[in-house]
Amino acid sequence: MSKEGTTDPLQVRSFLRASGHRFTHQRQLVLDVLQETQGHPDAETIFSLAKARDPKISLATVYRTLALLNEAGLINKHRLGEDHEHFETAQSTPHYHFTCLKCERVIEFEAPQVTQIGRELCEREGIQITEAHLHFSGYCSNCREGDSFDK
Amino acid sequence: MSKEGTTDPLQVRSFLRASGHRFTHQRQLVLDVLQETQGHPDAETIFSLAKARDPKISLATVYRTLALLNEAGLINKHRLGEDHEHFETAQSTPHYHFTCLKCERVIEFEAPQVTQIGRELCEREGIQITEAHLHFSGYCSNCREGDSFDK
DNA sequence: GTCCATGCAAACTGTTTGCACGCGC
DNA sequence: GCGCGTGCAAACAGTTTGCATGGAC
Repeated sequence: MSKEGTTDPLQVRSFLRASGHRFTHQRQLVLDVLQETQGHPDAETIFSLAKARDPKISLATVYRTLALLNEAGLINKHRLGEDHEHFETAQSTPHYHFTCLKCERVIEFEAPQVTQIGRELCEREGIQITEAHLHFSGYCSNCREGDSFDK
Repeated sequence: MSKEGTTDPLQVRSFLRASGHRFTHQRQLVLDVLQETQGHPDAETIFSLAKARDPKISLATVYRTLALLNEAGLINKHRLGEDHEHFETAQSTPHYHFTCLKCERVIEFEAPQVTQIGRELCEREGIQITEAHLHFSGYCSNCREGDSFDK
C-alpha cells in the first residue's frame, strides 16, 4: 500500500502552471505532507504537520490548497468517521473504506463490483457517474465484543 | 416506492416506552412528517414541515428526535449532497443513492452485490459490519451536457 | 509591476448543549 | 409530583470568506 500518485514537484509545477495557477511553497508543502503521511489525515492534521515545517502556513491556505488539489484530481476526499473530511493522494485503482466505530481504524479494500454496479445504473438511468463512494462501518477485529480486554 | 416502515403511532408508542422513553407529541410529529414526505428531507426541511403543524416545535427537538429515531433504527441518515445529513424512514430492503451534482435529484437503487462485498470483507478481515453506504454522484439524464436546453 | 495566493480574523453552516420550565407517566 | 423532554439561546466544529499584504511570474 505505497503512495504512488503523480505528485512530484516537477509534474505538479507544470500542472499548476498549465491550469493558470501559481506554484507556491505552501502548495508544495501540503502535497508533500499528504504524500508522506500514512492513512487518511484530516485538514487539521495536515495543517499541523505542515506547520511543523513552515510555522507561518495558515489553516485557510491548507483548506484552499486541498480544494484545489481535489478539483485537479490529485487527491481524494472521504467522509470516514462522520463529522469531517479526510484526504489521501489519488490512487490509480479505485478503492473503498471500512471504519471501526470504536478505534477509528480504517481498512482499505478494492471492489471491482462497484464499477459494475455503477455501469449498470448508468445504462438503466441514463446518468453519468463521476464519483463513487462505498463505505462500511462497524467494529474491527480488535474491537468486536472483546472490549473489556484492553481496558 | 411507497413508505412502508413500522412507524404507526401505536407501535412507536410501545417501542418508546419499552426503551424507557416518553411518547411525546413532538416525536410523533417528526415521525409523521418523515413518513409523509417523499424523498430524503434534511433536518431543516423536516423542521419547517413540523413547524407548519406545531409552530412551537424547535429545531433542537427535531435534531434530538432524529438522533433518537436513528439509534432506534426507525430511520436512516445519509450524506447525499456534501454538507449535511438527509433522513428517510427505514426501508426493509437495503438500497443506495445516486445524487445529481447539478439538480440534486436523488435516484435510489438496490445492489445486493454490496452485501456480498461486505460479507467477503468480514471474513477476510475478521471485522463486523453494522452499516453500509454506497453513494454515486454525477449528472442525471436531464443534466448531462445538454445544460443549455433548459436555461 | 501585475495579479494571484496568503495570513489573519471574522463569518457562516449544520449541529449540539446548558439550563429553566413543562408535561408524560 | 418526579424526572425526562422541550424551547430557547448560546456554544461548538469544521470550513469558508473579505481584505490588506506578499510573492510568483
